[in-house]
Amino acid sequence: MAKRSDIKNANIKDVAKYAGVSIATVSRVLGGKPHVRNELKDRVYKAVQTLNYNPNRVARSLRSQTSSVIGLIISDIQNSFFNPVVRAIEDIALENGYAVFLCNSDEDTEKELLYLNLLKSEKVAGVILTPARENANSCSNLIAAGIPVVAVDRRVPDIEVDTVLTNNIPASQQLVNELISRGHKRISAVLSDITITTGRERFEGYKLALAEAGIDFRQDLVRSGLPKEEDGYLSTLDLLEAKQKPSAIFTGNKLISLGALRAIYEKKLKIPEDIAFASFDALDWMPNMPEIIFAEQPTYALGEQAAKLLFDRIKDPKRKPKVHIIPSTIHTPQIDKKTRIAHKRGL
Amino acid sequence: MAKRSDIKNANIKDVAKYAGVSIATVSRVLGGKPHVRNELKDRVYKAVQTLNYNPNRVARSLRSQTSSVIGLIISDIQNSFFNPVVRAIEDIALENGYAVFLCNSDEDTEKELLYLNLLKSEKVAGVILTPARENANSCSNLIAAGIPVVAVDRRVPDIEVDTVLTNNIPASQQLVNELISRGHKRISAVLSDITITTGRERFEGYKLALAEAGIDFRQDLVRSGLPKEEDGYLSTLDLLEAKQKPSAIFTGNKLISLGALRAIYEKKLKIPEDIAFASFDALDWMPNMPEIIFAEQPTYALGEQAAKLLFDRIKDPKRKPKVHIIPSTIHTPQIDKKTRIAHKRGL
DNA sequence: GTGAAAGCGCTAACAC
DNA sequence: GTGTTAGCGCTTTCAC
Repeated sequence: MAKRSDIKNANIKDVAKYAGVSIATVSRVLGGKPHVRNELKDRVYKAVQTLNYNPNRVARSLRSQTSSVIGLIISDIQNSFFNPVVRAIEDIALENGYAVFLCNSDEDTEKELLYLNLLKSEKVAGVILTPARENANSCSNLIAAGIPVVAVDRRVPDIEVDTVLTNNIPASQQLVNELISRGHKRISAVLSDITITTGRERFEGYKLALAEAGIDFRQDLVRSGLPKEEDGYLSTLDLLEAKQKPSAIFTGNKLISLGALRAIYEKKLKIPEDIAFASFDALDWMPNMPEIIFAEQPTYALGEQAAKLLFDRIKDPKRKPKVHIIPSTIHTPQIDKKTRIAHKRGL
Repeated sequence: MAKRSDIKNANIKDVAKYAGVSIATVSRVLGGKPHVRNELKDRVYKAVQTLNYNPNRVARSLRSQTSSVIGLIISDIQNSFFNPVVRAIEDIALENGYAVFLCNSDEDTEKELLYLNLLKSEKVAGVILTPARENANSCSNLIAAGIPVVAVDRRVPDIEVDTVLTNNIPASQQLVNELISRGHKRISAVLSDITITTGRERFEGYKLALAEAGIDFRQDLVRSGLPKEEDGYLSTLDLLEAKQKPSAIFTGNKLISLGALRAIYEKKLKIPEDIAFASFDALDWMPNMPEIIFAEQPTYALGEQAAKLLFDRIKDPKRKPKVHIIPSTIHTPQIDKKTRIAHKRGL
């Protein structure tokens, strides 16, 4: 009797037959619905066990029109900054019995759109994403279809959606202030494109800090590109080869920071003696690491909060969207006095 | 007419009605099946477009009993070593029109089993995983159910499955040989537990190198634990605080290497002057990085090959399982002669 | 408290 | 070539 079930997976019908009940009862028991006699419950559980029954979540989704899957679109899955974000979302999803579709938009709005449509086709219960570009509101389609969306790390333009961010503007401002307080005036910024919301906001923080310190903003000290290692490298190289080199560099993203460091190192410049360095995002620890100023984002908390907002919204779709800001921590290594004075004199 | 469809998503029935054909025709057109008049095709495409139709992949899966989703179980999603692996799998999956469930087993066999059952419930077309432990063959259940499985980075015990690995034993051997050729004899190994196949194989490579060089193997020079930063740190600290310190350390995994470096640094030891260091896995570049010997794994290729094997098997389930070995590259920085001679004398 | 039966949206076998 | 229809495995009325 159980032979066939051992090979081809048992379905609810097999379980019902084995337990001597109707499929409705099996469904009720497994769905945790009340009003089932304990005796029948036991028989169902036993049947489930002996037949090694695995409910078909696809069928359940189709019938109940509510899947237990969420989509996650990350703008660059190779950027380890996102690892704890993904991890957190995974954790919360599992707690709630949800599986996660992982999608990598690769900072490409077209790929983002492709994935959004795929997720819609898969009838996911919700989507968390780090929007690739601010000028492309690709998720309004989902929202119109009633699929909850949460933005994390970056904002979605025009429409109100649940959003989890760090305090990009103040944290950037504080980073640049740290450079200014060390006597720097020629401070470069290497950022991601301002069509990416983190790029735009961190640029704003940079400009605010300069303005408050009475330092003129100079466009020729600024470079922007994609938040990738190569772009950070090339931009920084370009800055360091200019006639008037900056005395300090502010970088707006983990990968950009890595690229910038590579350029600085190639030019045989020492941090902080030859050039000061402030990075938005912490870098993975390494021995002999130059002492750089950096903003450490609450990466796990960002993902955790995003997932919580999503599940809140799945439970209550009418809730008004919230924007959560979780502040970053600024780390400022000590700089010995000589270096600081030398800089003040030199500039 | 299209009003309702704009709000509640259009389904195949709506499209058929709008195009004035039967749902079978719509299905045929969208499924790329032959034998449909061009005129009807055009009408269907037009209806799809105006109704903003998104085929329901859940329904398709249920009906056709073949989903376009694969599962990916990673043993530690926070370990950036896996980032290119995941990226590659994502890329190949997308090329094939598949979505990817991302699961994080967290080196925990129970969580791995939970996810395997979840993936089975989701009726995925196949699973790629980095098995948590060699002593727990948790995926035989899936294979028995006819779901193709591919192992990547680590082996699955007992059963034959498609597997993609790097050349763990020879590469480890070569790393340790490099240490030996620099005059080291007291070489420690900090590895992941031997119940993890990479830990076991890299341990074997270590022992082979010692044996060939006629150096006695000593258990007290070996530490093992989970492939996590903290375990690498504690194990190394323990080694460095022993009465007889090692003159060189061989580490068996990216996170372990990071932890080991932290311990070495805390003890104010310099690489390679005070202690030599050979790491299985490359570390992310950083300025002033100590010059360490390391094996760089072909991470993207590992994922790519795993995905290709999986899709091959989905197409041809009868194919005999293959084991692909993709070799790692050994990087050996130059060591200046003085240091080398000093070591030879000192030991 | 339990069972019978409808139907989620789609594919595919079968008629014509 | 095209339409009609059964049914994938489940949840959920609706009877009893």
